[in-house]
Amino acid sequence: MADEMEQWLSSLLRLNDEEEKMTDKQIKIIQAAVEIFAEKGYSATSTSEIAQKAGVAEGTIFRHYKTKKDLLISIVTPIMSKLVAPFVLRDFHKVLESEYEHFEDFLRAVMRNRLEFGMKNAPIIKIMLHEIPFHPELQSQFREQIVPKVAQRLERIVEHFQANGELIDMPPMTVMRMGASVIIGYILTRCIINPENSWNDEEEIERAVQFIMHGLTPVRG
Amino acid sequence: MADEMEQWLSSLLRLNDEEEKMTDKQIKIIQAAVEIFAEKGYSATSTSEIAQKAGVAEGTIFRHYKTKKDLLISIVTPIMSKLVAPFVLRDFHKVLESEYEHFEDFLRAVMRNRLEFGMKNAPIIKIMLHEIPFHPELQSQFREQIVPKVAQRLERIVEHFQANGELIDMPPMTVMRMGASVIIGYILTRCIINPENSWNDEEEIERAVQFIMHGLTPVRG
Amino acid sequence: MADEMEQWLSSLLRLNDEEEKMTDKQIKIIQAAVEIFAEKGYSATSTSEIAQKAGVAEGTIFRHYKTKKDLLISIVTPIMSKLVAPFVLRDFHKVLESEYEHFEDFLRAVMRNRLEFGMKNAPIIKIMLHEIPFHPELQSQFREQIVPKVAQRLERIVEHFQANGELIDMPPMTVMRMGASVIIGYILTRCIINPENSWNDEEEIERAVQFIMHGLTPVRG
Amino acid sequence: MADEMEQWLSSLLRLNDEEEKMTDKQIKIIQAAVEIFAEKGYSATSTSEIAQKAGVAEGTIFRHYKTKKDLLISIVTPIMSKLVAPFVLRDFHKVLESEYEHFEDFLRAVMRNRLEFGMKNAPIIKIMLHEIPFHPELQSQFREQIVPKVAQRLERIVEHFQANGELIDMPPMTVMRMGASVIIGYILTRCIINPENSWNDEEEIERAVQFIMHGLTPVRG
DNA sequence: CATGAATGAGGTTTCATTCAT
DNA sequence: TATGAATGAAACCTCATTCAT
Repeated sequence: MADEMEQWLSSLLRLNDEEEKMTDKQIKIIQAAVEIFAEKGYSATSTSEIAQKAGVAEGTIFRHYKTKKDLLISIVTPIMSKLVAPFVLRDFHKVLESEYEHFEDFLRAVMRNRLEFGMKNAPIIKIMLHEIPFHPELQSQFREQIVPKVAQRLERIVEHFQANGELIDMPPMTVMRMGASVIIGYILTRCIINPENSWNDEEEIERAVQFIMHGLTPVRG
Repeated sequence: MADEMEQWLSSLLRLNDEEEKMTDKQIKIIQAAVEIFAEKGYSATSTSEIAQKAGVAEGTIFRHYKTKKDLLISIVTPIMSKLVAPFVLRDFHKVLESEYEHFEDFLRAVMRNRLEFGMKNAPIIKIMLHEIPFHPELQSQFREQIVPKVAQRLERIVEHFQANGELIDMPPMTVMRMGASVIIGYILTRCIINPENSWNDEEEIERAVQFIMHGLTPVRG
Repeated sequence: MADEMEQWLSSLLRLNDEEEKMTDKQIKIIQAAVEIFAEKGYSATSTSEIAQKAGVAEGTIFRHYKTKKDLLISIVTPIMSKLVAPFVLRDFHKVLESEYEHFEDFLRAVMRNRLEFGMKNAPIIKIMLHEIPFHPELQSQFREQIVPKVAQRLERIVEHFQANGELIDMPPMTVMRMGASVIIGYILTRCIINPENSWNDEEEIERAVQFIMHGLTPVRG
Repeated sequence: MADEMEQWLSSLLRLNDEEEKMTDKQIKIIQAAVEIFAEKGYSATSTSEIAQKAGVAEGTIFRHYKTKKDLLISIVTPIMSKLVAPFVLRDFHKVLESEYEHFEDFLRAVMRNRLEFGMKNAPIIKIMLHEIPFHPELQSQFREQIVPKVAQRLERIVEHFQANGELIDMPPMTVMRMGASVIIGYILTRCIINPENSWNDEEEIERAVQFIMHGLTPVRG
């Protein structure tokens, strides 16, 4: 179990598997940092605390990460990529056309997939959400590398289904924002704000999809 | 302008106007703290920085607020109350029945009102969102004082309009969550995430209301 | 009771009654200071604490005593005088000759008298003992004003009773030190170190006197 | 000389010699702290002053002692043990019976031994005397760990020599208190109150012993 | 590569003292 | 005279970072 976790973490933190392996201590450092950053916030976490929880000497942290902020960036940067990975596939366009006949199907697929991702990565996502606004490096990375790519892809999808007649005729940005609000609203509530609730995910996903499609007004015969 | 700001801030920070006035220096301290907390986060802000920006001696801060955390709480607590004030009016039920014939009207009113509130209080709301997860005092206040009151009120409204036949038959909690996602999603994007955009608020509100009512599917004749 | 205390305190703190009266607030300040200095030590006591306990504003303390150390000196100086007052009476010599036929009588009188004094002034004496070593002003006052006067008087008494044949032939300084050790040892134990014990003072005084006279060896027929 | 001092200090501060060595800096910190605490009192001493005199960074103090009070306790605790060590030997009873035929011999041995100890440790003893009353941790340690052990031992000795007929029949506690007053009175005067005097220790010890045995009354043929 | 003692800048907080009211 | 808000120096302590081992 712990092994699996380590493998997964280490895979998460490298963008492609060609890159150099993390040492055992590095993994422990990252695990400890993620846990404490998520609990207390980056600024309120001391490197000595991380070292202690990781079971390494304080100096060891700085052998692997030049500064404390470096450590943060090493944690947040990969999650940003993974967060939007499904929308950045090179052959995304084809996938879409072949795989999702209806917008509903696409919505369902996205919600399921990103919910699973959210549940696996809740602490790191929490860190990301809290720290992006306070660190220009992260902000610019987010605004310049992540947002445009995703926006572009989603815009095409929306336009595709608008041309289709399946989606309402409205600025794609607005359509995206409203759809995203519902999806993100659920995932954050589910994974970060209220994870201790007992959730029936399939049901909630279905309702969200129906809501996005038809709103809150009862469907008339 | 500055005067107006001071008046408004001082009114915001007292729950009822009978309470004693804040001194001039106190207001400056709060203003400075709000600004820097919003910019860098509570933990990354030093009291000396606040003192400098407020134009007071560092000791003066601690004459008015026993600790730095006290200062944070003095800022965040009142905003939580004001944030949900419209839902906690004693005669809310009547207001609802008499004022909003349709759910749409209610949505529009809420969005306009809370958007205005968000634009006035963006920095404090940003602070609140960032710090609630890290401060048990704030968390418990939020979960115990704020959430239940609002949830109760909204639940009644939803049930009212469900009985009415205007709203879909679905667990009120879920209905609320989805509606709230759209509204909050817009307000946060508008006021905090992307305030520098040029927004056509009336148009966006109208679209959001329509989305909440009918979803993204084109309305059929 | 409180009134009596005030009167007594105010009388203690003036060397002669011709001097100006203390105001009501001054008395409260001194009372509070004595209490807290005795409990926590001079350095560890803050003027704000004193002000609070005295029920006056912080500024008021500094209206009456230029500095915190001034306040300490105003408390300790008079007690030093009073502590040795019995040995500094102008007509002490006569008193001695007429009043105490035997050294024993003198010992008993001194012990009773200074014990009573110690019980009345325990907190101030404690302050004096703790602070004299750390404040040159107090030290010099003690070494120059107090010690020589008392030493001189006691020396004469010892010499008087040595001439008498009642006291052993030994350097008067040494005789004094040993006698004083026993008396002071009892009074400090009784009043400051272990006041909560139940003590039978008359008995202990008698034993101490007998010890000073005859030591610990059983008296032989 | 300095080396010897260091060795001795480091031996004093460990209760048993198996425990880990103090670092060079730690010793310097303790030495500096002892010196300044003795001169100005604990509360009036700043950690920066200690650091400066010790020739280390202020932070270094806090790497070795979590708080300033920790540093005090690390200084005072061992001296309390050493102070009473001679009375807490496991085979003390035998030692007594075999070594000291008469009470006088015991007195002389104790006075010599503890005087030597007092001269070596004057500053630390001064600190101990001043700080015990103000620090509950020290107080309880003293009252619970130190006092009872010594009292018990001394009581037995007194009873032993009372049974012997060498000592007067009086409550052992009182006998002890009076004897101790004389011994402690001398040692404190000699080592702390008036060390700059030129003292003839052997003579004074002899006189004190004679005083304790026979009091101040001339011995009659 | 790993360690952890050492650093010194900077953090929050306290405090004696001043001064306008 | 009495007040208490304001001060700023200095208190204790933490921290990210370095470097000799």
